Amino acid sequence: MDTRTVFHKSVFDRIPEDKQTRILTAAAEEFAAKGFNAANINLIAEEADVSVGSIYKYFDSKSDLYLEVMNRCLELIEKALDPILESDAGLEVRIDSILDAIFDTADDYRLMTRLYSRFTAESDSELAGQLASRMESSTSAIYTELIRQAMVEGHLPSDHDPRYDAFVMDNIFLTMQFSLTSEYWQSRMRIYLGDDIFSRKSELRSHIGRILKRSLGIRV
Amino acid sequence: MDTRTVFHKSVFDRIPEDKQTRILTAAAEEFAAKGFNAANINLIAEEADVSVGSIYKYFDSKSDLYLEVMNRCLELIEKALDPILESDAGLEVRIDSILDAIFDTADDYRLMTRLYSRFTAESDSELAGQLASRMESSTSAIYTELIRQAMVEGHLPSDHDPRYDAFVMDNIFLTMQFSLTSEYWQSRMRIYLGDDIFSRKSELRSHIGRILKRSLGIRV
Amino acid sequence: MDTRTVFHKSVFDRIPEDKQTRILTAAAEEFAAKGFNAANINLIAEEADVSVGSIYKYFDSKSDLYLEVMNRCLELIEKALDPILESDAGLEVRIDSILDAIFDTADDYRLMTRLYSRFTAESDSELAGQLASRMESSTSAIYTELIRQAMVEGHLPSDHDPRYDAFVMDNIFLTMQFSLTSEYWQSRMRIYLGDDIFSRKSELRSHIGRILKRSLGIRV
Amino acid sequence: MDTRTVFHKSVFDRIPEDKQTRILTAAAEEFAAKGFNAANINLIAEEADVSVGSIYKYFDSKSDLYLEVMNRCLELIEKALDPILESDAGLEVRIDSILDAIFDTADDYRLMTRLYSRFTAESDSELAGQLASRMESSTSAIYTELIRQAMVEGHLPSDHDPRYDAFVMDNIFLTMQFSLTSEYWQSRMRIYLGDDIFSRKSELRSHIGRILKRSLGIRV
DNA sequence: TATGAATGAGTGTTCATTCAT
DNA sequence: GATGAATGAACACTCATTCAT
Repeated sequence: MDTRTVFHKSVFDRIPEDKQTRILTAAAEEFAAKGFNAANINLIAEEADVSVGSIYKYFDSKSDLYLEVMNRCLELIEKALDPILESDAGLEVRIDSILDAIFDTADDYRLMTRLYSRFTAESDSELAGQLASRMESSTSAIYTELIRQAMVEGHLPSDHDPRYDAFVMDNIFLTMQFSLTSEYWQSRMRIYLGDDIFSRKSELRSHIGRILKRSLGIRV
Repeated sequence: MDTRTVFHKSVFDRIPEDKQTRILTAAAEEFAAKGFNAANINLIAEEADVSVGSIYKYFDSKSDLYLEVMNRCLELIEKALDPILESDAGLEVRIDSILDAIFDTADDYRLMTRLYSRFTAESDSELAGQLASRMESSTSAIYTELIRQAMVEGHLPSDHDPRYDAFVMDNIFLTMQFSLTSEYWQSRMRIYLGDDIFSRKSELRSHIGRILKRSLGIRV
Repeated sequence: MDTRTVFHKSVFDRIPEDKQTRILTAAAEEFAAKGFNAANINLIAEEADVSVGSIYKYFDSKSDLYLEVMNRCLELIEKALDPILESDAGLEVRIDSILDAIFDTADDYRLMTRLYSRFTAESDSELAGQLASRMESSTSAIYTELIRQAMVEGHLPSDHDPRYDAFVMDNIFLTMQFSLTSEYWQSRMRIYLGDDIFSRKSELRSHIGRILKRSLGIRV
Repeated sequence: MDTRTVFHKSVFDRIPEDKQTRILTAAAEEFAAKGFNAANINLIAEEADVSVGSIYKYFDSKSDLYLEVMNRCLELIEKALDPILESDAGLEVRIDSILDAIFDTADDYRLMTRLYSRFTAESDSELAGQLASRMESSTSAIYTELIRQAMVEGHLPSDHDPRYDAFVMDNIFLTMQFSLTSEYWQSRMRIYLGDDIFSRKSELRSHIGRILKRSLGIRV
């Protein structure tokens, strides 16, 4: 299994940043809209106002372009979580911050979330393994540690295995991200919570926060 | 939007059940493995030991074959949930039953879950709106009603909005199903819970059950 | 080159006439509508309420069915001309009769004319030769003889070569038949004679008659 | 109804003229030989020594390739008639010129005439309405005007409706074109005028000219 | 004899990738 | 380095023909 974290050829680093961005954005949009298989490299090139030939000068294959896009997507997601994960606030505060981030950035990160959502479903052995661990390793460790500390500090019952709590917590975060941005998940949420749920986001946010905390054993 | 629930031509009903099964299974496998776009009808035919021409005698198009497969997939999922949803047991018992079902049938339903998982990511195409609401309407109503009754009967705090509880509960069910069967979700779970998590399923099951109940406000 | 004039197998003669008719009519309609290549044998069978298998019991191939249809089509056209050609009326009267026939039967013979019109354009060496001579031999001989007699009897200038007169006369007949029934020829006639020409058929008929006679040197 | 007169993508204009010609000629030959439906794009590509992919880079579809071919065919036909139609010679001279053109160019225009002949029979498909009126409008107007003037100037009897004369005249032109080039029409002409008619073209030409003029009421 | 399900070669079209300029 | 025209294998779908019942 390939463990590269850079999927472009060295030339790519030497072209104007503006051009890099155009290519990666066009690719992200195409992959998010159609998935890996149905995405069309020629359209990506056109959209980015770049020749197909160039794309293949920068990336060895469609797969590599995809992996590069996913990689950047992850970096962005991580960057968004960074300040929260690195703060020294307590568990509850941090949960609130993460939820706020999920709700506040839903629009900006729509593209990334869709990419990610597709990826979770599409990833087959060939492509998936290369990114999977990378995607979750850091957050899993941090969430788990966060909860462990809260336990140690007596904010949580001490008989939990923090890994499970962290896992379910991330599951809830993930499903919320998807539900705010990805087509199918959106309509699923509408069925549960009403067609107007997207105009009642703060209500949604506070309910989710409360349930989440309850699931951790925090008195709410 | 089309509201058919049968997507095959009438000839299909008249061929040996064995052949029906071969076709639908081959199709389910191909769609689950590659998604709608990349799936190859000619391969499906070959795998099912049937001519391409026949497939097109039974189904008008690739889309129809896909919809038929998804439809059967849903029917199976619904059928598996039915006894539990229609029992008159209490909330806790039923949650346990559902979790048991998810864990026990994971192997048998692997194919279906993968199909479903892919569907949640692909469904933004015109294709799939046809099945989306069908998929969730019944369970959402039942879960919500289940929780409402438990509230009325005093097993749950009475200040919840049962719709949110039902929504998060289903999110947790869903992520567990995916985590037990779908490539990316599996490796994600391994990261959180250890590489050997699949040999500690009963531990996993009981932890999830406990967290789930806590999230509903049930004392555990 | 094949010179058969019967293109069906002997079984075909032994089935009910009603069934024969259904098959030949369905075939004629399909061939007229789509041409030889695009016509679909399975649709013909369906339309005729007969199994495909049966069609192939009666005819060796699509080509043979087509040739049979064309053959019958010719027989009908000949039969319609017969009384006129065999009458002993003078040239002018007969020309008028033929024109009348063309105009009066246009609706009934639409199918046949369309078939014939297509045939004149589609016929390639493989199929064409088989019917071509058959199609024209009799009328050409009769038209020519008709004109020769009129010359002998002094109704026409005696310096013509009657074969050319007959040829051009038949060309005019043919283009009129096509113009009354076949899509492209219809719109071409509309361009020349006005969109309402189909509601001024008697005017059309008399003009054509006059021009035709002038072309033969008959004082009009 | 689409009123484009250009059916290729802009790339097509930028490739070597030689290649354009190879493609259009191969296409014209295939369409003329088999008609629209039976024509095979892959064969056209092979014949033109070009990849299928390229053809689809130049034309959006088989239909567009066909329409482009037909359009060029019309342009050529119009161009051939132009000098004659725009001359200021009298009616008789012009009729002779047109007949000369038909006879002299028969070989060069064989392909075009066959295309056109097929088109008259196939045009009932949705495809072709796009070209139909274009094909005849100009000549019909000109022929009619030509005859009208001859009437005004006293070369023709003044009691005709020039539209009918023009219509029949064009019918005769058309049937002659077809008879000189198109398989079925050729053998039909042989039946009328003898197997050796193609070696007596000048005789044929003069007879047709005479009959044509007689049909207009010109003393010959 | 009749049926109609089955076949599979063939066709229009797409798109990842290459390479001459 | 950049271009974009060219390639051709691959895929969805069709239909003349066969053959078991």
